[in-house]
Amino acid sequence: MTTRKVAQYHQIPQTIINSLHWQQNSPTHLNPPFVAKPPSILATDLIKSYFQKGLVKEARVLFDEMPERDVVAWSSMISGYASCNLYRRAWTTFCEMMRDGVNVQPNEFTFSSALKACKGMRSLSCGALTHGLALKHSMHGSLYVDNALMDMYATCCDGMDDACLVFEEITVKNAVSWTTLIAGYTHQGDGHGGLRVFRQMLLEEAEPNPFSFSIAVRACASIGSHIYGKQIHAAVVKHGFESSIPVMNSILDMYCSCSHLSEADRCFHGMPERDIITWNTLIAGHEKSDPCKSLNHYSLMESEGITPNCFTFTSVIAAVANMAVLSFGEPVHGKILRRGIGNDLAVANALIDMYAKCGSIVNSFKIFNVMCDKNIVSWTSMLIGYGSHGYGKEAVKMFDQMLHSGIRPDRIVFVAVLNACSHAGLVDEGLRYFKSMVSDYNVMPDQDVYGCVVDLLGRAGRVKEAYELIETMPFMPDESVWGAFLGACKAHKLAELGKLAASKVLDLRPKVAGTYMMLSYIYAFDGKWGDSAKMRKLMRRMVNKKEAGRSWIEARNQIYSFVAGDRLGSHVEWVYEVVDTMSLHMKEVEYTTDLHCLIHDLEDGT
DNA sequence: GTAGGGTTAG
Repeated sequence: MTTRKVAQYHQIPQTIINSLHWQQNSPTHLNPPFVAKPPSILATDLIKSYFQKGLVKEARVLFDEMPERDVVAWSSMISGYASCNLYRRAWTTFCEMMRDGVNVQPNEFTFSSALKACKGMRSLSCGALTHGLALKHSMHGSLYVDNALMDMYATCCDGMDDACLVFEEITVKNAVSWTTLIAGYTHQGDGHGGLRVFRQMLLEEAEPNPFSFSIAVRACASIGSHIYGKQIHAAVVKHGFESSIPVMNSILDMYCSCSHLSEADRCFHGMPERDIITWNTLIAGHEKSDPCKSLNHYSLMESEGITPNCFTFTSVIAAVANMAVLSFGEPVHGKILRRGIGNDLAVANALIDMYAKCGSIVNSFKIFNVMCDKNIVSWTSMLIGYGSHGYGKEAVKMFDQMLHSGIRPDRIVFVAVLNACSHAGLVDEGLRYFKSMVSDYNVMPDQDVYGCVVDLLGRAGRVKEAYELIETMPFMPDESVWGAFLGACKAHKLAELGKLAASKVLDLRPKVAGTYMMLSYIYAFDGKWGDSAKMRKLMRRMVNKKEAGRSWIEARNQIYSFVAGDRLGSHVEWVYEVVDTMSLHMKEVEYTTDLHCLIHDLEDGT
């Protein structure tokens, strides 16, 4: 396609097309402003607008047709590719310029754009090479280049040492320099480091702006510090940045991730302006701890005419999964398909999980099977689904398929497959995976992995081996490991070991009602009814009425929510109806109830 | 005519 055709196709004004005759200088028949601009400048203008519209090919055609390309044209191409996330093409264009652009000297714009490409590629070697070239072209002292260098080192290196070296050498730092350093620490998971730099920024009387506040609040969220977050919120108000939506979104997220949901709600209602990220932050923030509210916020968002995007749907689907309310999830799935975003990786992964948690593993597999791109999360979601449905053999098969597809398993995948083996009684397979994770994949087991293996052995009755494993662990077992062991002791009625496990759990995590419940069962089957009752009394003291476990069922297209002992509301009849159906089903499959707890419940009068 | 840092999902 020629420049003329490209321009005509995109309805570029005829005046611009005429002036793009490379050999023709300042056509006299045209009126300003077009006559004033030489063709190469007009072409650069066009290149920029093509990239802004995502018309990458058109930009390249135009660039290739330019008889002479100056440094601005080259830099526009490099930054254009980088702004469209085409970092490798940005980098090859930079290399092409350094190699072929004989008479073109790179400038600050060129190097900062090239460094952005290196950052996007996460390539330290390209970044360091660009650093060397920048020094060779006397770029030291350019704040733009130095800030881009810091950003590149912060993103491409494990530590922050090189970014700090560049930062120290900047004589006059600006807000971007400070913000880049804070962001570097925070994105590497060192929120305390980020806050240290933010404090230093204030001490050195550098003027913080909305960018620095957003990332400082993000640092608070990453370390779960509501105290620091609130202080920075106050500073935001003092500086008059409450009108900045990104800053307020950051604060909203901080309150959610620090579990201060009522404060988050207050913050949300106080926002005069909101964008899609505001809504998404609120929905995602409630998804785990209060999924019902998360869905309410989503309904409110829709009623206000805001169009949900992939982020929204991922959180909504996760909330549906947490509540297992398929009646809410299915229409949302329909909406996703109608919007044509069912192929989005995160959305599809969330759908796999949702159907699995709602009991429809067949639908999980259908989604998994048609996915064009799968990542490790897709495989893990499917493995967790199979595991929770008791399909251990399918999980094992799927794990092997995952290996064949070239995905390297991580710790979470091993937890998923070990869990699946545990629930399906595939002890030897599970132990084989446990051994191979270190020897074949160099993945070190953590508390969760040990917890799974203890559970695997414990469920199968190999309690002695489980105890030996705990004793030989390379680190102190946590409450999840002892908790798994306690479960095994309860299941196999091993009173003495069970008491030991419970005391360990209570040492590590006191005031957990469930542990007292376990101990109560253990004392009951040990014949120590007095101790058993004592544990129940202790347990009741532990239960905070406000945090009572809430259950819900779907019956006749309605969701009914209730807590233990709930006798209020007309819907309670439905609950009993469902419980009766379940009891009938349990009888049909010959499930035997553990009578110890039932007898004790009757004696206890509860 | 070209360049920078911040907020949401898994």
